[in-house]
Amino acid sequence: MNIIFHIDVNNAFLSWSAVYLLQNDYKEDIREVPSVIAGDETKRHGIVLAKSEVAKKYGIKTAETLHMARTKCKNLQVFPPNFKFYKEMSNKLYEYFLTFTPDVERFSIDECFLDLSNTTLLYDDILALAYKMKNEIKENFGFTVNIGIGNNKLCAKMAGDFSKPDKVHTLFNNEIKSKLWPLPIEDLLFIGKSSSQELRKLNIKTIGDLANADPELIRKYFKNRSTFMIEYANGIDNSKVISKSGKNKCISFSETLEFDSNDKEFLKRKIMIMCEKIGLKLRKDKLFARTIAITIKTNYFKDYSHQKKLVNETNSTMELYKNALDILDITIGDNLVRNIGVRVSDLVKTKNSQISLFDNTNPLDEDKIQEVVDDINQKYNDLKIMPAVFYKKDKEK
DNA sequence: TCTGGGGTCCTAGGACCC
DNA sequence: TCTGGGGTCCTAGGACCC
Repeated sequence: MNIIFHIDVNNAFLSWSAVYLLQNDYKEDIREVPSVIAGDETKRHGIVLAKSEVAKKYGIKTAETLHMARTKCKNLQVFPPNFKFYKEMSNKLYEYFLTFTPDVERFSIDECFLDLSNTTLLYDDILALAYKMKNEIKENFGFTVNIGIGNNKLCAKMAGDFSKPDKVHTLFNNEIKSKLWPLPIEDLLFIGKSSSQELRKLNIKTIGDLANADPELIRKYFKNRSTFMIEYANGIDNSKVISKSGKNKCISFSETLEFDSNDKEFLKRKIMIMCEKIGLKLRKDKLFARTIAITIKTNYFKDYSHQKKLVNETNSTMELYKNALDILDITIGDNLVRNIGVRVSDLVKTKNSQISLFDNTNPLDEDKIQEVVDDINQKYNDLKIMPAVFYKKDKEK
């Protein structure tokens, strides 16, 4: 029987910022007051990224606008995110988990799955271990976590959400009927807004209703998705804890602009910077991309994207940029752009290097240049040198 | 000054081949 | 005066997660 832990940080960004502020002599613990972590409203990034338990009591929700949150709580305290510190905390936690088992899967910046099946612990020991970890994290790192324990990843994750913060819960196979089935259908993993609306129309209101529904009926409405939905409702999940990190299927950067724009030159510069960021990341991870896409969100909040298969896989900023430009016009159309992004996918580890007879630039030379540029940019932690290189290439076209 | 950013997975439809 | 069908690859868009 497998034993899986799901561990996630309570109100992660807010807790971590609280730790950071306390470490830097800030007078109060922002976890104890109505507070949120949110982006900069003047840059149109003003949404709630995390909230304190106190703020939660005012009905403030993650991902709602800061404006809305303020209407719910007049004396709300707002703090900017500190992603560098979050990453540090996330890494520390990950290292700590590795001292218990090599089978740790990072599910997000603040969540991991641990496979403890091979530790052959008895039930009492499992619980004791969970409490030990929870308390050690609180003592050593200064923030709390929830630990969910189950016989598979799904059950561990569902258990972790039962009640928060600073709790250990179990959802073993023999507890599914009593603990999982009474929950509302929208609590089930991967059942979001639109699926739950559909299910409620079919009079399926709880996870138990779904588990006991006629599979044919569900199949009629949800096609292939019905298989996993019914399995999940029954607490069935055969996926493995995958310890390998850096197996990303895509890399993307996007940005909500300070103002809506359809200025091609302005948007090209944005694309240029994102191609460089993606290129850097690809080169750092020793990966090459076979597909590139541009995504936009219009002033009406409508999403559009266009993608292009590359002739040769690449991690060269120049190549990415050239190909991105090919699909820029068709993606933008006549729209006013609110948010623009670049994404690469179809990532591979090796390059099928082909030197075209008709291309007078030698890819080996370009690689050399790229290496030097990367070194300089990394040294100064900036992309300063990049635009000049592009600017020149642009003029030559 | 209402609505972020980074991901994964699925689906329907079109192009193209035999 | 008829135009099937299986298969593969690719794309845009949507749902969902934290």
